[in-house]
Amino acid sequence: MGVTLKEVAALAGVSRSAVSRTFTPGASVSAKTRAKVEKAAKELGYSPNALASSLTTGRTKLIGLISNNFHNPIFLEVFDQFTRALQERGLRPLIVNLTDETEPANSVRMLRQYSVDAVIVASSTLPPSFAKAFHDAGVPVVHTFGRSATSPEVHVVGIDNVECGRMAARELVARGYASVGYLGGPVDATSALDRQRGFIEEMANHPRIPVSHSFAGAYSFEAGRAEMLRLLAGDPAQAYFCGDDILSIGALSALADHGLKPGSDIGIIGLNDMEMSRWEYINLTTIHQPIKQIITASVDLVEEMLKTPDRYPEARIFPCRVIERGTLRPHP
Amino acid sequence: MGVTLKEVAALAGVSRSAVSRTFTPGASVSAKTRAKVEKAAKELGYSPNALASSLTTGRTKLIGLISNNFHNPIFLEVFDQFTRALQERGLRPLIVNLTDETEPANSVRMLRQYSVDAVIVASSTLPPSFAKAFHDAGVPVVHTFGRSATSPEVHVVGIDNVECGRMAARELVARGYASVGYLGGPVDATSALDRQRGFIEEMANHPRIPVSHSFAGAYSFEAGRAEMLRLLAGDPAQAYFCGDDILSIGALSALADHGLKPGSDIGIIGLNDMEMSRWEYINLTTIHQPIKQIITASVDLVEEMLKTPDRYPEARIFPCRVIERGTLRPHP
DNA sequence: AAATGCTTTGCAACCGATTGCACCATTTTT
DNA sequence: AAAAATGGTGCAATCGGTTGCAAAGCATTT
Repeated sequence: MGVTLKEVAALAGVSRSAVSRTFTPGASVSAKTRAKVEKAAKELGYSPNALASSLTTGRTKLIGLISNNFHNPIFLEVFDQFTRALQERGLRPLIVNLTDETEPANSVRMLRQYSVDAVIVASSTLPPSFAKAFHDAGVPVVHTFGRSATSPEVHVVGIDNVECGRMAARELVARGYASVGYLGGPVDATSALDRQRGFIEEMANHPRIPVSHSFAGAYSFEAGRAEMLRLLAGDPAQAYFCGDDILSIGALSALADHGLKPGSDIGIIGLNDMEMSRWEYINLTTIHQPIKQIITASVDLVEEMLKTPDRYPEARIFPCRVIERGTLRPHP
Repeated sequence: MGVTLKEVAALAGVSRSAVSRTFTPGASVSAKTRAKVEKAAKELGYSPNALASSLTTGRTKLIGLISNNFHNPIFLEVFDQFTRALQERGLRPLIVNLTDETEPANSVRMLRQYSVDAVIVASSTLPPSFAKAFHDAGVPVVHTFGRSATSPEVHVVGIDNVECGRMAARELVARGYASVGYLGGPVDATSALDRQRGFIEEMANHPRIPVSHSFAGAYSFEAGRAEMLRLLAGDPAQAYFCGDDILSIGALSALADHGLKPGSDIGIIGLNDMEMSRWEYINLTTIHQPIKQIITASVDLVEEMLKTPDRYPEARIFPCRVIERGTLRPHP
């Protein structure tokens, strides 16, 4: 099927080593042989087989990209950024869709079969142990959108979810809501728990304001909508911190069912600031998470780990900020 | 780093061939040696290196998945389905993000370096020549969401876009709109042109109804919104066939700016029926494209091509149907 | 002109697997 | 009991590259 090194060597009248070196940056080849080889290669349409060379070099430039959230539109932005950032650096993403699997063993085995150079776990719902399984298997790993404190063995890039919880609480208090609620993502997701914790911490400073908590089954429109419908059937709070934009949008849809106007009747603040949140229909007040910076930092970290596999693990945490739109009443 | 076949062979006290055969389905190994090998393999945590074996077998089980639309939420559904369908069959997707590139040469070279077994081009905007470049390079290719007629060398899976154009026109006429328009995707996208063609064909049967045409710059919310704003600034038609749901949603947002109620003031019909179109905010009347079936068929076809590379190319076309929601006035 | 040092080149082993072939040990057939 | 068929095993070559090493080429120095 493909043209091989041997054929190029034969045509150019040099040894296979010479051809190999021509395509290896930094190897020692004279200008003369390089010219001969390049001519022959062009003539035959040769390009080196990355997989074969990986056998000896131990590098495939394949990066495992693992995620389990294919229902949150923010992840389309995430995939876009990741695939571009990786290919700009000459790395290739090998996607693993973890939708109905939480056991790392399978993914580890699979990605080791393909000798990926590193793995990016892009999920705020997988436990730290998931990423750690790759570390333990000797595969460099970055947990993007992960929790920073719990697993110091792996690199983490993301935001301070606890601080975001506090920020949301401060915002709701500042706008004078007399009762507030947290509507989080899956109850076993680290992000949902951390955001809740921050929310609770901050609200502890305002003991007169009642606080309620609930969790949606997933970070998805349907789950957010279902949970808000449940809340509305009881005695809802005046404003909610929804753990994520897509949950917020689901919640807004539930409000619409009840004829409630977001902002004035019930306040909603989200987290992520995805493209859709800007849409006029939605116009969601939310906490901006700097996706692009997070992803660039993740890929930077991956690249550095390729050079220094035993790099001391670190957390790269980016600050967030509130984006003012229409689903919270204005400051008094 | 990894455990190799040789080490397993040594521990089990058999030849390397025996180990290899134990992991090759259908190879001839006695129950006794198989047991010894499996015990040793388990003990060492061995799993075969897929890339090394690809050298001799010529199969990597790597499938290139190429797309250029990371701004249309429907593609999150598409990626979800593709990655799952592929991994269910033991194939691994290698993603190529083509956002700012239309020249196939780079992608072809890149994917050949990784010896992908086949390529799926998932795009309704890339020209047929793009997929054909892979065919010419000897790589089996399926063009999902492609145009069926123009490039008989490659397999195509998708819908009949011309027929969808006709269907939309029939629908608008049946509901008694007195002037209609087509608001298509990028003017160089095959899908946009085919849908327009069908629309024109059908409207030719109704010469009294004026028909207008325009094209958005991309299949994206912003492009749909911008184009509809432009139309509203002039003399808009009573109803539009928007070439895609995300364009429709952008258009709906433009209507909202002008205080126009979709359905009664201006009719909108989309195409795709993505998850979001069901949301109460949006409630878009649209033509359902059977994404899941299309993707399953695409992966089926890929799998068949792996067995029979010179398979006679075919087009698998799935019928679409109108989904009644709230953005067209009811039938009289 | 010989000695020295540096760059370039080819040989051959190796990366981790697969596989055609020959050989051997069992069964089965006669 | 001998002959034939069968199934299992290991040897060694191979896939498409890379790389340590030694020899060769060349220019510079003395």
